[in-house]
Amino acid sequence: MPQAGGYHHGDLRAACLRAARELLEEDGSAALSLRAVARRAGVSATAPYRHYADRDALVSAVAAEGYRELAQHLAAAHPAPSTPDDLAAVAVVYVQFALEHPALFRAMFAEPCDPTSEERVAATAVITEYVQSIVRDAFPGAADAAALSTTVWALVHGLAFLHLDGKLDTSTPEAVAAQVRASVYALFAAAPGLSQAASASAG
Amino acid sequence: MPQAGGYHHGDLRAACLRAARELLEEDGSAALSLRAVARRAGVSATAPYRHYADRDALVSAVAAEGYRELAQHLAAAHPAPSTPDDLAAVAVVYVQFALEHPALFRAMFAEPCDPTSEERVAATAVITEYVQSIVRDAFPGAADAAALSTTVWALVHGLAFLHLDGKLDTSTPEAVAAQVRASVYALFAAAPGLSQAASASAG
DNA sequence: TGTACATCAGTGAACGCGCGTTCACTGATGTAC
DNA sequence: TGTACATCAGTGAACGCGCGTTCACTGATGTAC
Repeated sequence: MPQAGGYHHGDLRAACLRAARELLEEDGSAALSLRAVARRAGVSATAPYRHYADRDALVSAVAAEGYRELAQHLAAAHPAPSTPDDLAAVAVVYVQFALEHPALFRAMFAEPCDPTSEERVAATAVITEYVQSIVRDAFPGAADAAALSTTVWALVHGLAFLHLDGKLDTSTPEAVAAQVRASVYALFAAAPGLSQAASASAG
Repeated sequence: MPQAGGYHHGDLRAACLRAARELLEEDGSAALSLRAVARRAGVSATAPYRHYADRDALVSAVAAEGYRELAQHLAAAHPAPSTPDDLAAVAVVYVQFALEHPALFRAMFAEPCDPTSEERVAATAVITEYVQSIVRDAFPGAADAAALSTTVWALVHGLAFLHLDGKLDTSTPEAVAAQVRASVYALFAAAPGLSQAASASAG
């Protein structure tokens, strides 16, 4: 039984993940390569194959970690948002996460990747459910909560990607946050039973 | 002076663009390579360098063509949308375009690419202005038309990418269209002066 | 009209690169007696 | 406790690949006289 720290290297599996994250953080437009990860982890090019079946498996693991981290950030912003301000704050965190970890965010979403990876699917489900729970709490009168959840997610996700891809003003974090808040309020004002709250809060 | 048809090959510049488009259409997850484009165009690996400075220049040209095509599709759906139904129809076309040309759409947006390419910038501006003109016509009472334009674009763009990346139900075109319409109506209902129209049209 | 010349689109060999993946191996760790 | 053995994480050489890009070239096209 390996003690904490593992056999030779000391948990190379985790070290690969860490190395991959470092590479993604350092070069926002990097395509993750197994060899680069091994190099960064200080290990031979083939060592990672002891822990990941192939390149895709590594990328999926990194993406799954990204989903978990994003979920933590969102939950930290507000565990159970129920007002326009709460929701806007969570949305701002979502977009900020994308801008602070562009390569990771792309790996999570844009990477054309094996969609059958259980780890990926499970991690995505966490995000989906979190968004749905927000919408259920914040829009209790919504006719179709599922469709509205998707609307909220798409709006915030679209803002994230348009900022990420340089189509919108990202000169200052404040400018980004202001646009995100304005967008969320525009949507929120339409929700049955909450338009008054939205108006009062936004005005 | 070259007559129409060019010198040897017959407008290799255009042939490269066509070849690139074909490759993108055939393999939705393809990374465009100069050599593959040359191969497809039936020409030596280095011939494209007579017409494109480097790989980035080709990709930018393809992306720009994609923007122009997208703009045409949107305009064809409705030259001057002014009702919720009009706007929803345009949004559906946007998302459909992404799903029908996934690799092209990624090249247009997700590709980490030289943002100083004049052709790209100009082509993006066309989209931006089209969206803004829609919003000005459809939300005449909006306090901040620019921010609202961004909201609309982000919502539709987010729907496109979430569908593209397999996070939403894309089993049938109807399912996709229904979600897009529902999202647009949710946003539209909040617009000053148009909520009645939206309710009447959606109900 | 015919010939000599200039242009320049496309060729093909070659470069060096990093990649994913295989394979037989080695050597440290853990285990059975 | 000590020794023989099994396990298996990590090694290093090697494979074949496609890539972007360079370079000197060739040969078809267009032009000047």
